[in-house]
Order: sequence, then C-alpha cells, then structure tokens
Amino acid sequence: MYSSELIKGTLKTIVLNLLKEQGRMYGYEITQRVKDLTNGKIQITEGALYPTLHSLEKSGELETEKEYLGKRVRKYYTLTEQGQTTASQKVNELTEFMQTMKFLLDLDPQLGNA
Amino acid sequence: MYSSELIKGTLKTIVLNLLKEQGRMYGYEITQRVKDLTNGKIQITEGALYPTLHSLEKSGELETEKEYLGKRVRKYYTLTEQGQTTASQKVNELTEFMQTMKFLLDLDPQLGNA
DNA sequence: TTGTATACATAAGATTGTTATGTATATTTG
DNA sequence: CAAATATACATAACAATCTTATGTATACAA
Repeated sequence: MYSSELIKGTLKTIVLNLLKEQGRMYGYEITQRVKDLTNGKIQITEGALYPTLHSLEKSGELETEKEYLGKRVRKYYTLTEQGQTTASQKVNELTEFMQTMKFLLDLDPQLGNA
Repeated sequence: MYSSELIKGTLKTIVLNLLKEQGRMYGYEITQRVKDLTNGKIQITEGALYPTLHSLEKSGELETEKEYLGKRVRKYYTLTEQGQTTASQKVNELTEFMQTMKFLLDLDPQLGNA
C-alpha cells in the first residue's frame, strides 16, 4: 500500500481512464478493479470514490443509469463526450507530470526531458 | 504548469531529494531550483514550502543554520541522518507508485509490473 | 522612486483524502 | 440456521496539504 498522500490528485484520472477503457462500470466495481490491477497497492476507499463520482457527474463528465439486481441497486457510470476529452487530457497531464518528476528525482537522467 | 492537485503529496519527496543531491539549500533557492529544473512546469509556492520545511525540521529530517547576508537572513537546510533515510524511502515509494500508475493507465503495457 | 527580486513567515480558505458510520441485500461458512 | 463476510450505495466529521493573500524587510534595476 502506498501512503495515501500520493493518491491525492490522481483519483479522478484513474476513474476517468478506467471508464474510458472499460466503457461502463459501477462504483464498487471500480474499487475492486483498481485493487486487483495493482495487486492491492492502490486501494480506493468508498469514502473517496463516491463523492468523486458524484462530482464528476455534476460537472458533466459522467452519466449514470441505475440497474436492479433483485432488490439491490447498482449505479453504472459511463463517460459523456466531454468526459472522454477530459479523460485524455488528465491522462496526458499525469503522464507528463510523472516524466517531469522522474527527471527531477534523477531517475532517468538519460531522457533529458523536463 | 501542472494542475496543482498533482503536486500534492510529492512536495516533501521533492524537497528531501533535492537536499540529498545538493547538500545544503535555503527555501527560496529550492523554489527557484525546482522552477528552473522543470522549465517552470512545477512551481512550488512559498505558502506550501515554508510550512513543509518547518514540519520536516520538527520531525527531525532537517536541521538549519542561519546565515546573514548584510542585514538579510537566510536559513539553510541540511538533511539529518534520519532525513537521508527518509529521503531514500520517499523516492523509492514515489518511483514505485509512478510505475503502478503507468501500468494502471496502460501507458507501459509491456512492462507487466503492477 | 517605483517596480521587481530576494527571503523569510503565517493565516484564511479550498480541496480532497481518511475514518467512521449508516442502510440494506446476498452469500458463504461454522 | 446463525454469524460473518461480501456486495453496494451514501454521507459526515476530521485531517492533511495545498492556494491565495497578506505581511515584513532588504537589494537592485529601470
């Protein structure tokens, strides 16, 4: 598990990117998928995820449809067109940021990028 | 300039690493060095830096000596032994986190690490 | 002499996470 | 079958950490 400060600021990007690749997911599924994909190293808490999903929906990046499994409810999220654009931008920004950080930490001196 | 959320959680690592490489720096110098090294893409604000330096000093990672240039004061920071250990740990953690994030964002599918 | 740079510091406010709690159904296990 | 665990949503109190604004003070450039 990584110290939680690191995850700050990347959560929206993770969610948007996952939805871009998977097409349609519900909240709980996102937490499990991220946990699986990272061998438990990144664990999104529900207290962080649900407010983030609501916020992304409010700002027009996501739309929802409810589905009923027997009596239980699931809220599926999909990217809007705007959300697709935002997803790409966020991923690009994070990628560039990580390259800059690598350079700053002298981990990839040969790259010479900044 | 990167959106500021991304910098959250990496500031301590940046500072500790810089001091590890440079040996001795003062606050303002750190802001300028980071700005230069990243072509202005990462700009540490003083409102973020000084509290961080004070916190790192309080927790025993840094020690200070004052220097006077005429009438002006400068506070030079150096890593303690504990600070050197912390610096390495933080850099390692951030590096691993970035690899995990890369994998999660599917930027390096061939690596297969997580 | 006025603006910009250097150099420190702190406080109010915003953002975004953790931890705790709540509700409710479904499934597994002793 | 009862109890624990997993699924699935949600929100609130609290904490950490950043931005923005403000303050003090000296040095230098236009």
